[in-house]
Amino acid sequence: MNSLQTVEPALDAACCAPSARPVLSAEDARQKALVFKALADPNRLRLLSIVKGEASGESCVCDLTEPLDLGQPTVSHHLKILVDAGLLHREKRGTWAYYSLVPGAMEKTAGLLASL
Amino acid sequence: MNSLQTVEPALDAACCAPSARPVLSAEDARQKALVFKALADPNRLRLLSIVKGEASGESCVCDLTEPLDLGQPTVSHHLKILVDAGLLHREKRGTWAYYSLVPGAMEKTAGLLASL
DNA sequence: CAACTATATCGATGAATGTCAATCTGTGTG
DNA sequence: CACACAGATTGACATTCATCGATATAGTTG
Repeated sequence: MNSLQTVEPALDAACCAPSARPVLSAEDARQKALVFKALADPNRLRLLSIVKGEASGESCVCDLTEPLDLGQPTVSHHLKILVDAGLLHREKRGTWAYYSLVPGAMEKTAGLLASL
Repeated sequence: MNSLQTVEPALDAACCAPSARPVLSAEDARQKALVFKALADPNRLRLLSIVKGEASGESCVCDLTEPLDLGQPTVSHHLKILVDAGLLHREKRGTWAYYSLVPGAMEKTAGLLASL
């Protein structure tokens, strides 16, 4: 990080104006990136798609494992990531675990893009 | 493959209905995940934020390296990923390279979430 | 209580990724 | 032409991540 030259450009014009503007803070960026990280996997997108497409609004793991052609532990792992990201809600009823979209989560995520 | 069991549990129904629904295809998912992958890094979010906040609508690399406290090759690498994802536009003028938001790219990305 | 089933967790492994130092490629300037 | 500078590319390295097999946990059935 100390590889900056001490000599000034000495050119007639700087390449552009200084950015003395409120930029996304490192912490904000880290937080927002977590949500996009959760979306940055094809299988997780498909999981969301299946849950969203379910008429009842929820799906159990047994319904999510087959169409993705993934092992059950892997699907469980992806679901945990989506829950941690605040995109999915998990409710256990009896032996089964039901996953549903968190209301407004998608819209909120879309809003993150607009508020960068 | 074992969609139905020979023994019906005492519960009201099987864990859930079969998902005979048009689910996001593997290829579609892979494609959409690429954009979110580009957004899944805090420093890339900050780069977008800086470019977006620039009054002129564009920033050069020299303006992007310092606020992120990253080396120049690293910033260049991140910018390439954002360009490849269709989020940023690159234009070289003289010695400098100027990056600007691709018009409508953010809105289009937000739309991806709604159309899962 | 014992067997079974659905789901979660753990440990390992190979692949992808972020970062940097060094180098290469243009482009402007003496 | 020779040099300096902006930016891209390359290679290496450490970290993260997706996946799987094995196992643990919890609820259900007999």
